[in-house]
Amino acid sequence: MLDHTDLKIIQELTHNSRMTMKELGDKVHLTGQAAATRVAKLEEQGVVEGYTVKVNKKKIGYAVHAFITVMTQSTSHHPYLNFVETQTKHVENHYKISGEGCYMLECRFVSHEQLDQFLVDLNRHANYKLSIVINHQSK
Amino acid sequence: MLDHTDLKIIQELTHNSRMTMKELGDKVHLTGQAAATRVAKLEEQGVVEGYTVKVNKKKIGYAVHAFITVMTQSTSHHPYLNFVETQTKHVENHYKISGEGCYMLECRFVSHEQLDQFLVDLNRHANYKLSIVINHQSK
DNA sequence: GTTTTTACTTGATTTATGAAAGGATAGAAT
DNA sequence: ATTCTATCCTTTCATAAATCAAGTAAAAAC
Repeated sequence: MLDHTDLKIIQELTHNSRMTMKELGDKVHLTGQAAATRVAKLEEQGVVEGYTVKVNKKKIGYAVHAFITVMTQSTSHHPYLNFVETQTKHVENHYKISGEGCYMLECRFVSHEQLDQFLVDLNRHANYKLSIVINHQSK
Repeated sequence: MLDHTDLKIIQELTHNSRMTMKELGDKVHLTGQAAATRVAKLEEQGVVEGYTVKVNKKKIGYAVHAFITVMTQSTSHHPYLNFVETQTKHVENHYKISGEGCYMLECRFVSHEQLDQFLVDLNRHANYKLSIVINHQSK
């Protein structure tokens, strides 16, 4: 289904999704047209879900990066889930997890004050453990 | 420094970083050239750090997604940090955190067996708590 | 062994990009 | 008020890339 060339294409686009199909073709030893056809196929298959940009969040004012492990005490998760729905401004990722806690939130905030307010609001629906990111490296 | 148009540009590129500068210009009411100039400036400023692709990891064989909170018992973190360096294949993100634990790893594995082996290796340097992702939604 | 499918290339046309030049606007100095 | 300057934008045009339509070749199906 996916051959070596497809994986190479994914790898190249991961490093720079704005490269031209001609450039991509050169990297994987295909013409630009052939590369474009492969990419279109990867999109159809749902392997490639979209293209995005890596933004330096600090530089756009979001200095605080936090992971919040959520322990819902009530039998129904709905109040909590509804709350999360209202917080799209801060919630970057929402994971349902096994292990300690039921959910984990990856969030961004302008300030600790904003984080504090979020935690106050969150605590009306669930208990939590907070981990603030001091430093980060991605591969 | 960053005006409303810049933020709109970042938003648009976040949703689709492969759109042409002409399209982007249309979205933010500029010519393609003006949009391209702004994007170039955002790159120079380090606000835009790069362009990447959203890949469905399951479809390329990485079925297991886990967060691992790491508690290093030894006074020196170096053995652990050196270990992490060797695991770039699995470690997608490495966070230094405050809160419970010293570090948090976001990892991908083909199988639970592979995860198990990773944990065995990790445990030679540090203790950990495991959270496996059951479901995920990003904004 | 022929047909069909798949993956690629080539060539022509449309479209986007990048560079250079010019125009509008706002703020500061005179 | 006027001029200077800087910034940001648009327009124009040459170049490069993307797209579309055939056409080819090799592998797979029958």
